[in-house]
Amino acid sequence: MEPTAQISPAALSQKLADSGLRNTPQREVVYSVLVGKRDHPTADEVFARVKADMPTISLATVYNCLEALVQCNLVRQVNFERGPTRYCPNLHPHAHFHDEATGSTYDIDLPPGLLEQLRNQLPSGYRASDVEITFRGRAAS
Amino acid sequence: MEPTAQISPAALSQKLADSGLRNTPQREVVYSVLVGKRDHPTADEVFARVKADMPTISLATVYNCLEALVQCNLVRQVNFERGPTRYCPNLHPHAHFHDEATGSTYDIDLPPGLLEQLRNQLPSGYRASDVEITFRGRAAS
DNA sequence: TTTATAATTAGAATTATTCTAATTCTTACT
DNA sequence: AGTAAGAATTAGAATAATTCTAATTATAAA
Repeated sequence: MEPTAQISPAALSQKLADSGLRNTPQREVVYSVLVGKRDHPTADEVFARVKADMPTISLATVYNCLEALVQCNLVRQVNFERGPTRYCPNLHPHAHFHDEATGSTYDIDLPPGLLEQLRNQLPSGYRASDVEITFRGRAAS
Repeated sequence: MEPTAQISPAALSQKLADSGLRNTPQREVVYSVLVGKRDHPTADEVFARVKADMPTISLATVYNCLEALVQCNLVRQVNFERGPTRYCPNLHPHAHFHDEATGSTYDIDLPPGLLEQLRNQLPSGYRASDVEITFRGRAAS
């Protein structure tokens, strides 16, 4: 899988500003951790990774940073059943495959027409800002 | 929307038995509550409704009954973001539309080919036992 | 500079859910 | 029918992820 391009700190600041939010060192580190290893980590896992660079950061701040990044559309939240929320910096249209055997999550690229086709199933007057597609099953080893 | 046909107590028992589970009065009531008002209630909401018929039931039992019904494929779990799990007795292939304004959930019928088409996006070797499609947005009033 | 607002921090609180241990029901033998 | 074994139920305790609170620190604007 080709990596998601990491945007520059300036672009990050701009994106945050567009949503009325400030950039901070914590937000930069959280973002770079997400882009650095795109395995859909939980907030706790992000916390653990960020502490390597920034040992004084708090879990509450990690939650706050993740929320800020979600707000400004640089990161997507992913949920599987009752599990903890996971965070995904891949902004291309894609689905998620959740491997029940290993717990791993894989991005599944979608052809551009497909989301549109799905939206067309909605009754008139229903406007979807977001479509989430989740597969659950097993991946070949 | 046409109601989901409620299966008979005997059929319910059979379905449960197929999964190695017993039928009980509690499971029958929980199932009939779900089918009676198919608005995707949470476990707490099911608990409240069931208590009208069976005041002595406990919340733990409601959770147990819901799990049993999910196990034997009579009920599907639905999750939105971080909210509590909701339960849906509609077994036709369908997606969910979550109205951000009201919090309501609507079933969206899907043409049969669409799920197949989605599965075809998976790399070879990925076998999906389940596909979940969730729209988020606003419905016309 | 001062002032106002935003972000961070540590820890408490909340919420949905699961677990535990005791009891009650069923089922299936004898 | 009587009993043993395994399910299911119950109440309440425990857990896990997340959110909230209040105090402090940082940043930006006037």
